[in-house]
Amino acid sequence: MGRLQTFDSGVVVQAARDLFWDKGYDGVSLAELESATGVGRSSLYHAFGSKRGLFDAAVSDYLQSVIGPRLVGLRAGATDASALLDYFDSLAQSTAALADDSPRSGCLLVNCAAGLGAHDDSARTVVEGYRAELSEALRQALAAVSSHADAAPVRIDERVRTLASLSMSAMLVARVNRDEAIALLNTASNQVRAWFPDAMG
Amino acid sequence: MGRLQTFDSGVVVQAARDLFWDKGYDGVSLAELESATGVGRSSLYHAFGSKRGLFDAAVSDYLQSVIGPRLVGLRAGATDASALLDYFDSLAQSTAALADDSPRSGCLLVNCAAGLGAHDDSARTVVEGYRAELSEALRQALAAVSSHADAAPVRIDERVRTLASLSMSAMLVARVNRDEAIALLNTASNQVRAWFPDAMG
DNA sequence: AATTTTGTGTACCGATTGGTCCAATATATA
DNA sequence: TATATATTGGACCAATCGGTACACAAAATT
Repeated sequence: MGRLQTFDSGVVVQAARDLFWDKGYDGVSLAELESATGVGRSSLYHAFGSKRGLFDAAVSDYLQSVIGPRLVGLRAGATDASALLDYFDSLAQSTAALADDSPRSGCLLVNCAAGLGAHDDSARTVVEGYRAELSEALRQALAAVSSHADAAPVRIDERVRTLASLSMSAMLVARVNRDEAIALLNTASNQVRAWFPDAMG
Repeated sequence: MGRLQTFDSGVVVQAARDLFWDKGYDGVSLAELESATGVGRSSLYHAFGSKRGLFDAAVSDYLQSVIGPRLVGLRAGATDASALLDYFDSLAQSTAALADDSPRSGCLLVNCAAGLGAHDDSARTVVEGYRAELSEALRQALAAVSSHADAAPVRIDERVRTLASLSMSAMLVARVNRDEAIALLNTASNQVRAWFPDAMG
């Protein structure tokens, strides 16, 4: 009963996501959202309630369709170091492939941490959740590789922090110096190779 | 000749710097700048030309009075690993000492990288300059300690990236999870200790 | 003391912000 | 086909944005 939506919510959220990714929450205006999505604000407010509601949907989509696929290889039965190498290599590859003016450089959540993170509790929770999730995935992969070697648990935590740190700072630096971002990701790969010299896939 | 300034430009710039540090460039309004500095916008515009002019002065002050003192210990004749340990320990200490709602959490330039960095060329230049400066200072300290040991130059670059990465990501994470930020900085210290087990000051 | 020069307070500007309202439109059900 | 329901476009809103104009206040110069 009633009129039907004339737009696909999924593609609208993706367009909004790329816009927020590029310019941050405050940097995107409703006028931009209207023109980028091709949907009037009346419909946007009807479907998402507020600018923030659309942003939350964008973040949710980001987690599911960008972050999720990247981490699945780390969590799923990683048996050797190749899972870790694949993670950093594919991240480096997609960073290298981005056009100079691509709106999708860096990481939406890393940008969010520096922006909303300080004062918006719900944004902080999301960002911290992402950090914890990334760390946990790296920890699982490291634990799987280290299990049949001798690595103390405390050593694994340090290694998790080192790799998570390289991953996050690469996303941060990507907006400022793409080559250095790639170098940071390669450093992570090299570190993994140094830890597991004979466990290559 | 003429009337004198009724305010100290230095303290005004510092107040503005802390505001930008806390909320980012776009997040700070002229009304806030007026009330935080106690100076009317007429005087602010007379002295700094524009909001951006005041921001640039704030960044310049940040580099000189916050970043500068931190890096001097790395550059000045570092002869053993204690220079590196002091850098990370003091950073961890001041991070730990911050009140939960302190406006000075994280790093103004890290926040800037995620915000203005993507589209503002001059901001990007400043942020990239800071990253290069931090890396160079770390490289000097590492080179000084490594000189009388055997470390290939390529290995030093990797170590620089690891430490710079931990430093930057700690500043990033500080806005979201202070304890984890401190843990990242401690990981850097532990890494330094692992590299130079018998070179402690 | 008169004048010149500089700094400051106030009122104001057009533009833009996120958000709302409502009439018009379109569809599913009866 | 009539009606109830849901979506849409566009006009509109108060609030705020960064910035400006100008009259007034204060100090240096003559």
